[in-house]
Amino acid sequence: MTDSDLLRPDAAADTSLTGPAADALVDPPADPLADPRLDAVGDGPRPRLLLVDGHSMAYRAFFALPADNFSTSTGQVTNAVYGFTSMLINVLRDEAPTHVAVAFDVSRQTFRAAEYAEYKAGRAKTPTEFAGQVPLVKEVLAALRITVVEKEGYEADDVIATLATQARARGFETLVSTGDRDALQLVDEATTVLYPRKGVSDLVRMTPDAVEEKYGVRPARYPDLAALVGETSDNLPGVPGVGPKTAAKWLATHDGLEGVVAAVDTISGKAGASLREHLDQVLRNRRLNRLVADLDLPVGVDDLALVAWDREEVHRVFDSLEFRVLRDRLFATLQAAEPEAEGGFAVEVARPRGADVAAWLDARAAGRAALHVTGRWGGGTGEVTGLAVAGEGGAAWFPLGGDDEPDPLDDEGRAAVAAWLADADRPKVLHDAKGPLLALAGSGLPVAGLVDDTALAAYLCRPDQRSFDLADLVLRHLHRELRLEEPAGEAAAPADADDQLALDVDGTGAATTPDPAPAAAVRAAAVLELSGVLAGELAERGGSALLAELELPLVGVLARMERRGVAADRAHLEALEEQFAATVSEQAEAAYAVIDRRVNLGSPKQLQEVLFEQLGMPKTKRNKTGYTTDAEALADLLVKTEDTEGSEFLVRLLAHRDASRLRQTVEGLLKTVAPDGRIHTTYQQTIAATGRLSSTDPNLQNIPIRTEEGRRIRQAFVVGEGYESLLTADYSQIEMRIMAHLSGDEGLVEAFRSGEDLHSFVGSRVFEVEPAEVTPAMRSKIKAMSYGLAYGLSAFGLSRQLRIAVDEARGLMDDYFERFGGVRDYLRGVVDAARTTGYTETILGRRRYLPDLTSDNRQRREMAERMALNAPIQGSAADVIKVAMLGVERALAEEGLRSRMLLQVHDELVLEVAPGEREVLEALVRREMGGAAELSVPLDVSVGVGTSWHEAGH
DNA sequence: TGAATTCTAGC
DNA sequence: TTGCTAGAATTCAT
Repeated sequence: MTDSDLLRPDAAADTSLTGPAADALVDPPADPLADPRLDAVGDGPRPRLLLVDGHSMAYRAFFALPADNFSTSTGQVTNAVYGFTSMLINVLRDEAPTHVAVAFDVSRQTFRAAEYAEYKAGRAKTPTEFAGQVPLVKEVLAALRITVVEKEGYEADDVIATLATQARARGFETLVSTGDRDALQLVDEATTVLYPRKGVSDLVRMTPDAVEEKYGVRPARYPDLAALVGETSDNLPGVPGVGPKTAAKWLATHDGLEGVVAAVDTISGKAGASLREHLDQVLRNRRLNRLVADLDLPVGVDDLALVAWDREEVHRVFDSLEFRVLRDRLFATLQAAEPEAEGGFAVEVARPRGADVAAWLDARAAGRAALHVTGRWGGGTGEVTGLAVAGEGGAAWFPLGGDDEPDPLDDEGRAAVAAWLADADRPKVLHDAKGPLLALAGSGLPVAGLVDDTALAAYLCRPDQRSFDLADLVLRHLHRELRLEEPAGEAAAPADADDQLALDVDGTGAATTPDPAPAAAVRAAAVLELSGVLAGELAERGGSALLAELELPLVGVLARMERRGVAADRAHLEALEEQFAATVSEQAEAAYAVIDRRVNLGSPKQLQEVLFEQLGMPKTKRNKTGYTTDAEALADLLVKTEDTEGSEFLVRLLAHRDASRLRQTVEGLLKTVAPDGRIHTTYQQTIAATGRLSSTDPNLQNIPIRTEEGRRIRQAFVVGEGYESLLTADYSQIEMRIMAHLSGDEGLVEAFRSGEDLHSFVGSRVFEVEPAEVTPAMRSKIKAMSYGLAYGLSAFGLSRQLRIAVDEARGLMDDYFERFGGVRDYLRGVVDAARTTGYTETILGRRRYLPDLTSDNRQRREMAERMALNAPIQGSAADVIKVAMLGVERALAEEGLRSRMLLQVHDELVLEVAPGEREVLEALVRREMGGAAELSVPLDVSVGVGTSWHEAGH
């Protein structure tokens, strides 16, 4: 039997098509024999095509999800739509396809039924509740602008086979999501079937190897196997007495079904006789299960590229289906993959001078106005070169640079700008305001009336995003590009990309462009528009108050802290650098002496060579490039190599590491001491997904404290001139207190109310002894566990950290949870709730979206679960100290104190105490920090004072 | 030159 | 196989 013997129907029936490709000019289907090297798409990342069998997947969902739980208030059953949509979102997220199509069966009148009247006959009639949902699935797809392809007389699988074949020739990687096993014949190196294991959320990747492992044949042979064995769901009976094992064996022995047929008379036994008896049936099965891969479709794979979906339509459809959680998940997971700019900004830039400046600002920027500042900033200061203002009435550019400005703003104009900037009743919007505010202040132009910051708004909407670059946000939320749109009438200029380069859209100003005004004005206009859109999105996410009352006021507080900086003892730092450097070379020489050669002790690669080859030490834990040489592993090795040459090397190596780390830190600090003798860090307000701040240039949130040597670095942070001392105030065990509050666990709450040492109290409960009898070993176990719980620590992790057996660690956890069941219930509940809503929330309603909670990938899912455990705790602690910072800053001003806040280190504030204010300041700080939140446990604050950060520590 | 990797400091 | 960061050094691809 050859291919030509197999029945092939006429491909002339109607086709139908919806979605963006319906409008596309359609090329004839690509010739599957064309040379893929000539035809493949570009040099870019390899395109990925996702093909979904809509009917099959929705049908699976229909039976997987209980209809009772999925119906709208109007009684429409939605379980199939829900399951299908959920599956689609997950696959779009996890596989990130560039092209997508969903194929549907049109009816049962297929060429297969024409050949074999009983085809799929055994099936129960399609339930009406399911049939009614197919149009809804198509509505969802239309809103997402995903192409739907159908072909009269054929099944979805034939459409998929045709598109997959084209895609293969075009160099695509293809994923086929279907519950129909016939599709397995399409699997090859470039084509993977995602086959539902159970329901529709658990998809198995059927690669060539996976198919072979499961069925014993390569994918191309799968239909041969199915023809022999039969396919119940299609009502295609196989050879009685022949199962997959026998069939696979035959196919292997005779090189496929053709060979089996040719050798049919030689096959012995009962099964052989059965085969001979049912040979016609097998051949018919084989004709029917062959997918048609050369249908004439109105779309080619290139027409299936993902496009930006119709936001309003998505909202309308999801609203009508009452899919709140799914919609959130959709936006949370796929916003990043939602591009397609439709244009730029048509901005005309006014350049008023003299009295016209005030007039322009009054007329055009009386209401909400956006600012884009050009200039330099950082290290707590800066200076501006220019300012673009965009109001409802248009945009203007004010050059504010110094002498090199060709057409500077006159004094009268500058005064008008200054007055407008300082007027709190003129509402202003900036993107990432802190730096620009410092620059304006540095140029003598203080700003009041900041009512929105688009970077902060976007951060609160989706705190997990890596960057809040204005151009990205404009693309994502406004579907526009950050460029000047030439007015339609002046279309004389060709739309040449090079022309746009001259506009300096990066907004840094002078260097690349003679006129910074248009780019700055475009940015200001974009910020103004973005502000409105993000306000809506943030309100939907319940974050408006968080922005207005916490993050936005904090911008000014942080700017002032950065401007103040903290005084540094340069001489002390220099002395430390010298000492640490001496230790570094000393230890390095000693290490070289042991191994009799010089290596780079800072190179993990060379260290591995020394440790595991030259010195023959036992292998440590693996990492990507070999075996780890981290401090923990080296400490292990030290124990194992006691009193050998190797142990001497290890000791030297560890000492060298410590010293060079300290030297590095000191060097970094020295480089950042400003001319005023102070170190001005920069706080990042939109980096940490939990809501914490971070600190850069330099990072003052990781200054050593744990070791004696390290603490000497803290002696270099000193009280500045005109002040009496430094005061540090920190929350003790704030995360555990928040856990007590959030969980409401009676035991833990009591622990904090009792005033007893937390870990001893908890330890006495867990080990069932008096608090006084809790040994240091017991206490440290409890401490590790308590903190680990808030991070999602496993019994395995606990055992590793405490160097105890896994069973012992598990027992410890069981005992803990038995005594503190509220904690366990809370931790479970928080993950469940996050899975339902799609996000976690802090005590102030700060959300973190965790779409991976429903990922099919176990590693990603479990990671998301640990994030869900930790985010409310770490994030609430961040909320609390931010409230405290606002309170402290406000109270200092209200009470007219000269003392000032300098640093924040997550649960600690460092202040500079003005002469005579120590006591009143301490009271103020305790009051503001202690009262920053009303929890069911007290917020304990400990305070220390000294002339250096080290001395003030406690 | 830049990305990826490893290691370590803090909370 | 415990969360959130910043940053330096090395290595390797470009």
